[in-house]
Amino acid sequence: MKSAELGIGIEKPMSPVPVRPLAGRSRITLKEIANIARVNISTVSRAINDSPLIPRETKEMILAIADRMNYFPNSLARGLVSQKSETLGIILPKIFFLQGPFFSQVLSGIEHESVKNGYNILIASATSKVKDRMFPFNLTRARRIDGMLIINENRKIQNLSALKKEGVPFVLVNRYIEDAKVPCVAPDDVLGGRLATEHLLRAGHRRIGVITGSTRVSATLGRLDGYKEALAHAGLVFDPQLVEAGLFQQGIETGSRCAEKLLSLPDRPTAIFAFSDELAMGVMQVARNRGLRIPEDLAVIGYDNVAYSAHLNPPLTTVAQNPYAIGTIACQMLVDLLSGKKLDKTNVLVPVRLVVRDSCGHRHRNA
Amino acid sequence: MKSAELGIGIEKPMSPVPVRPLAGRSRITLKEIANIARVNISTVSRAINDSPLIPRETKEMILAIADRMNYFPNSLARGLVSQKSETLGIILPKIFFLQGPFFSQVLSGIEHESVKNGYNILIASATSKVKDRMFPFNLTRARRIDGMLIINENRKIQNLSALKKEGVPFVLVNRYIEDAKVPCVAPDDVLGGRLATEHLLRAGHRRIGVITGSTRVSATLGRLDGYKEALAHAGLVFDPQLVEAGLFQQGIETGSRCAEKLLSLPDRPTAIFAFSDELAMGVMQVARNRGLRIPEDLAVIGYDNVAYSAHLNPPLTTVAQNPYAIGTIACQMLVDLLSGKKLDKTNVLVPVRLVVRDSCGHRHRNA
DNA sequence: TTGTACGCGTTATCAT
DNA sequence: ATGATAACGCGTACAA
Repeated sequence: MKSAELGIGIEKPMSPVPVRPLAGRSRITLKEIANIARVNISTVSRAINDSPLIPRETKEMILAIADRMNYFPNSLARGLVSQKSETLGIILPKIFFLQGPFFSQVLSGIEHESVKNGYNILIASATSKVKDRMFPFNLTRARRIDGMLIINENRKIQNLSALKKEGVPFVLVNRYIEDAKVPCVAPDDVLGGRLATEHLLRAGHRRIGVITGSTRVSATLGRLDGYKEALAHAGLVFDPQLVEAGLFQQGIETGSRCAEKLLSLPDRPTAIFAFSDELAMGVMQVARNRGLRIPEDLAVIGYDNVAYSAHLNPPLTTVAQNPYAIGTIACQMLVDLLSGKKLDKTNVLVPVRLVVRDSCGHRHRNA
Repeated sequence: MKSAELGIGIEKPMSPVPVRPLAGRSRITLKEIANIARVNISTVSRAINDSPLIPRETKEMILAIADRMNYFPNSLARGLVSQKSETLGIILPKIFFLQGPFFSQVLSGIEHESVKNGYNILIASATSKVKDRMFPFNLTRARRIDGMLIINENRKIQNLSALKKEGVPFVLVNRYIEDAKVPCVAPDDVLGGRLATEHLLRAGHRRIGVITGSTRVSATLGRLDGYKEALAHAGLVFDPQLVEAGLFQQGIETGSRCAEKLLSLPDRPTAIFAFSDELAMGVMQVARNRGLRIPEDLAVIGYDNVAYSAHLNPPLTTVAQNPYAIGTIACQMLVDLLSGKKLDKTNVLVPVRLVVRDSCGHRHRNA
């Protein structure tokens, strides 16, 4: 196969380098550049990698040629040597997570931060296929990714121990775990639950209904904890009758259904804390149907601060999260991990904030 | 080749073979397996790749060891030889595209289809960095991706010729181009514009206002064409005064603003066709403020059929697109392209459908 | 300062 | 049926 080498080379010697039209996918390699520049391949490599072991002029000469030939380093070859792929994996339990504005924003943040750090992003979601039982280790084992951002909304991470054992750098996104050994970044759901509940409490409500998302996800559990905390702090006892479980994915429908139940209670709540703006929309719908005025007859508070929440009737008081920040922070953490840095903070809780509008009555000063 | 990967990967390290603790990232290679199995490395390779040149028992023996050792082929090394990376690039002009439900769904479709075909997905967006002037060719030149799905909503593709010259398989997503040489898949915006307008026409409206998105994006242009077509077909003349340009990104705000203008016209429109449901929400808000009843005093039709559109007051008549299908189709096309297949259809327009609800008056039979 | 040579993990082409 | 070995494109000690 030496003939192949010969065939590849460009014979024309240097200076005004005759650049051919680059037919199809060009396959310029270090070797070709070396041939043209009449230097050794390793010299070219040094020039490309901006090594200090090489004089400026030589470097510039080589770089000029490389430029003209439209050279690009083969990242596969590089990765084979460096044992790195310069790409981050975003691991999704199901493809479903891709939907919804929250995740979109998280992804957006990750993307932004990763290009800033010179990393590519590989999206991978678990499928139901049997051969994917190695997921997501197949990706790191195959050296496709250097580390992973694991998006997981379930309360229990199934493979956490396997994950740690694997020794691959990873950051849990959207899941908070106490264990300092597990880097994670998540929204402060407890805070959110507390903020919303306290707001209602301040408005004088004592029976506050809650419409949660799926009871398995941490968003539900965390916010519920915050709700209970606030109640306890106000000296109120938690009434299980006041909490109904909806579904984030079918916010409006399940929100309506839950609101019906809540409002049919003998001692009905005077306020409802919905764990998403969509759920809140369902509540508002039911209220409208029942002739209940918001906020006079029923206070409603949502969660997420989606674009249209300010434009509902009445404008919805809600809790704003910061999914974009979650993405950037998580990505930054992973990048640090990969570069061997010690994380100054391994478990971060991204704060949320209350957005007071009209659906809970008159505005309060300290909101 | 891939079939071999099927059997590989078992969690429990087992007895016979002396398996070391797999400290950190395991680096099991063909060579190590060969050592243990006491065969040549190429024999192992054959076993892994399910070659017919090797007896069943040898193959099984080797596969068993590989399994036990948790072997996974290094895709970098493989790619170096095969000149393929088995990954598809999703090329975004700006990170901004990641947001919004439409793109999420497209991505979701792409993801689903790609894993089905054994491809990984690399997300890459153009940044403003100077050195990114080679984007997205840096990715293919570096052999990071085998082909690309280019998401572009602008009417004019800037680098189309460069793209074709590069010789990299690609599919334009969300952009329709007549040229049969350019594979693309996009929503049928013209149809959508026509459907919506005809619906309004059938309800008796003659002055139909339009609120578009940015005038540069094909979604706007296409739907506007459809609007004009329908008008012309009905013998109506197009009145430029009736079209206002909003922004998809700030749907509600700009929708309101445009609606104000439209409704302040001396001969105000009796119906408004908004190019997104969010824009339509803005319209509804203005209508409410002005004491205009919908649909009695003003008919409103939206676009996108977002989750909450059915729950607005009144439920919004709209045009449903199929972004998920756009994703799967585009991905399938690219996969075919990569496998050398001839595409039976290079330029596909994904149909949309009218979703009739209450915001345009009584329902029509042939909608 | 620059060249030589080896290794990264695989596949493929020879032999044997 | 299996082994030896040359690519693939690059980085890098080690020489020169």
